Amino acid sequence: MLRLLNGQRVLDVLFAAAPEPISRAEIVRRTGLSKPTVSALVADLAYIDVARPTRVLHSPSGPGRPAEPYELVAESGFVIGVDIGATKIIVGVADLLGNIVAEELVDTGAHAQAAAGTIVAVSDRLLKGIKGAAANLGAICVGVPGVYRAKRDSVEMALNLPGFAQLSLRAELESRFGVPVAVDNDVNLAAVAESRARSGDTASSDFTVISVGTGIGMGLVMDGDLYRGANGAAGELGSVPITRLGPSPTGPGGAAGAATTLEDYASGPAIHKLLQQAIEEGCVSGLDGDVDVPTIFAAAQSGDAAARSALHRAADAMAFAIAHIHWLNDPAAIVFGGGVGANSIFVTAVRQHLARYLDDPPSLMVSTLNRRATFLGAIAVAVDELRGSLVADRLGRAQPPPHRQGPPA
Amino acid sequence: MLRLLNGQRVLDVLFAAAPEPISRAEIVRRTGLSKPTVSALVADLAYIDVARPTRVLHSPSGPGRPAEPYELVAESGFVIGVDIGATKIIVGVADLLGNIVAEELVDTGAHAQAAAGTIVAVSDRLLKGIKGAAANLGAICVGVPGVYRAKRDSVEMALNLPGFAQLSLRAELESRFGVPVAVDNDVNLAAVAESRARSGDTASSDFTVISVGTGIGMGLVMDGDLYRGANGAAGELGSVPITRLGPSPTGPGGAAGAATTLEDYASGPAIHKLLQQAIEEGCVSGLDGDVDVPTIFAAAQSGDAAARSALHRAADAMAFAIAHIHWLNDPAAIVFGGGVGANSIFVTAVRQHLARYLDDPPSLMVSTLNRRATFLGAIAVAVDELRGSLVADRLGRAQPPPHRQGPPA
DNA sequence: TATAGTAAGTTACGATGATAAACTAATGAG
DNA sequence: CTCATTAGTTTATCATCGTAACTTACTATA
Repeated sequence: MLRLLNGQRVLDVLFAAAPEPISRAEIVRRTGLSKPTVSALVADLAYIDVARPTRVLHSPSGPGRPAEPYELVAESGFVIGVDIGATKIIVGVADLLGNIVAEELVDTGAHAQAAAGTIVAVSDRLLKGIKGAAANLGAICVGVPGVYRAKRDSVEMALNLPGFAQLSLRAELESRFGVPVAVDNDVNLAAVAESRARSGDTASSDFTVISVGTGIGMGLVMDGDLYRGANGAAGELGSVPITRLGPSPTGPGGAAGAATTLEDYASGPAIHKLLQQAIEEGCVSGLDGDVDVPTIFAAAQSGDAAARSALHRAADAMAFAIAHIHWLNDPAAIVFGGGVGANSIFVTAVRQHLARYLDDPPSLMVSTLNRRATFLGAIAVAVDELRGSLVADRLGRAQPPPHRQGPPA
Repeated sequence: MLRLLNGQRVLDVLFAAAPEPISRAEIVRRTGLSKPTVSALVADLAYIDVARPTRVLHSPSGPGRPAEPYELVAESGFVIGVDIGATKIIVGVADLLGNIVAEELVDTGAHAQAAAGTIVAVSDRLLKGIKGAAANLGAICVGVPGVYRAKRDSVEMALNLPGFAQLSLRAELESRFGVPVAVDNDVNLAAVAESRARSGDTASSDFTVISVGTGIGMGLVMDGDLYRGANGAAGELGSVPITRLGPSPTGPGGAAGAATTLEDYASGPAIHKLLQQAIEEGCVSGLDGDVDVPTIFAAAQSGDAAARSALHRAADAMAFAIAHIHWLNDPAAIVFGGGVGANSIFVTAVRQHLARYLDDPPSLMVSTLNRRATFLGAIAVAVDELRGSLVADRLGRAQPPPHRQGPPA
């Protein structure tokens, strides 16, 4: 009842101050609760080993009795974060404060079911290596390369990993580990990580992450929360149409066939094709068909005509799509990630093209988290889940009320 | 403290049941609170005249003591809703249950400051005509034809009404009436109204309203809340680019000039131009240049070639833009409103074109609220505000605790 | 027409948990 | 060495909730 609610408030203040310790007097000021109430709640949290007094002599510097600082016990709770990629899986364990205490990179394998088995095995091994982690595991979060439908507990459109649609990842992990499991799109989680990386704990409220690699994905953070859409399929930026079909159904004209999409212009494979096409059209080039995308971009910067053509065709299509994002969703910033997207040559080109579409474009940035963005986002989401359930789970159960302090006279 | 929180829970249940009365036993079932608690809280609500017992004999039909139904007192709270349009202003008063008890349509005038004066004058007059309304006014909501920047309390991009940028509408009305004032974009409020009209009180959680008239606007409802963007400018659908510029900045080719936008194809004036253009291109037509848009659409349906061309060019551009909305935001439904948009011939054409872009398109619907959508949305938002503040305002103040019931023996 | 059954609502009481106010504790400044 | 100042505790009190038993008012059935 009321106790849990106020306990959560105290815990939230402790989290907000972490990793700095904080005195009970300060908690009183920040929560508005009374001194005895805070003392009792902190004693409860200490009793269940979530908080503890600490002796840090950090500049008392004023008159009056010095405060007794309390801090969160990092080892009182652990979470697992997972990033399932097309070729590699990252599995890691973090403590209550989000410190990563173990991490491992393994091959994905050929089938989703095998990947799930790998996750369980690696998690078990990592948990065993950390004292108290297995007993105090509190949450799991997994990033997947596709659209996760929470209602069906299945991952769809994960084109490069068969078997995902038949796999109930969440149910499987929950029954195996006995803790809440969250599953989400990889780019969405990367967006969470970017948000945290930028403004500490407070998520900056409106921005977009665009991940460009083999495919193109997008994560929308709106009003500080991740947005998923009515069917969980928001942010499928790669499928956005670039060419119009024209007025066909009954009116005159109109192109035949399907409209081209952004993935036909700005994904890794598409940029290869555009390079080939430019060469076939007679552009001078020092490149053959088998180079990687960063090399193409570098060549474009040093003046290679074919590479330049490919870069700018891709950047224009991307700028066109971003103009739509701007007018529809109005993000304050766009962060680029992924093997192709996290490239400043590409982002600079997109910025040039975008200036032709918009007078007041959002700021474009390159991700600094590299390949670990999704993994870090998974850890962050899992820690949030843990923080929310900690008080209810442990204070709720710990039946013998610990305080009623004061030894009998 | 706790009392207010539980009081709000009881009030919410009363609202959810409205306009049907509800017994305290039923409130116990729906809130999970205990019988004495609910009795006391309902007595409190009755004491401050928000609820009252009613004698409706509605099918007792079972054994046991019959329930004593309670209902909300509609006249215990009033709100003002306003829709500021380019030419007309709607001002209305509604009671606690959202029943509109007074409404007036007046000319906007030439300047925003004059419009604000009109709103105050009309509101005062309407309030005077309703018993108790002036004393129990609880909230105001105003819809404006532009982008409202809450931080600056100013309306921008309201092209057809000068003086808005200098007018602090919210501050002015709040100081004049002494109640909270909400200001929002007109299409956003129309989206709220559509949401309520569809699923009773529960807002259906993800959909989009597109208003097509002289301009094109859009309201995004996501996860049940209106979304406004980082700068309050989300949903500027009319400005979305339709033609690409091509790869110019350094690469080869690229169109000169600015990209065309959706407003160049699908707004009322644009459809006129498209008709003219089709006639000049030699299309047979029985129309001259001075017809209104619904007439053009009707002619297109009966086979007029030029009208058909205009309709399908507009519909294709709209379908292209909707394809972007689909992949970026994934709404479950799109509702069309406005003088041009609320036309089933137009919506049907858009639906045909959209099928060429999307395999699984969102459902397209025509608004049923016509010109009152924004006004009704304003009323709904104001009633929500009132509902949230009612308990805190009145139970919080009413110092003499009314119950401690039972006369001394 | 009695009487049992059932559900709504009230009374009485005890448990929980929060607060205010006064008190104790620990420090720095004069 | 005392005082001002701030941290934390003790004590008393108050508010509010829930449980359990009771009363009330009606239906159904004998």
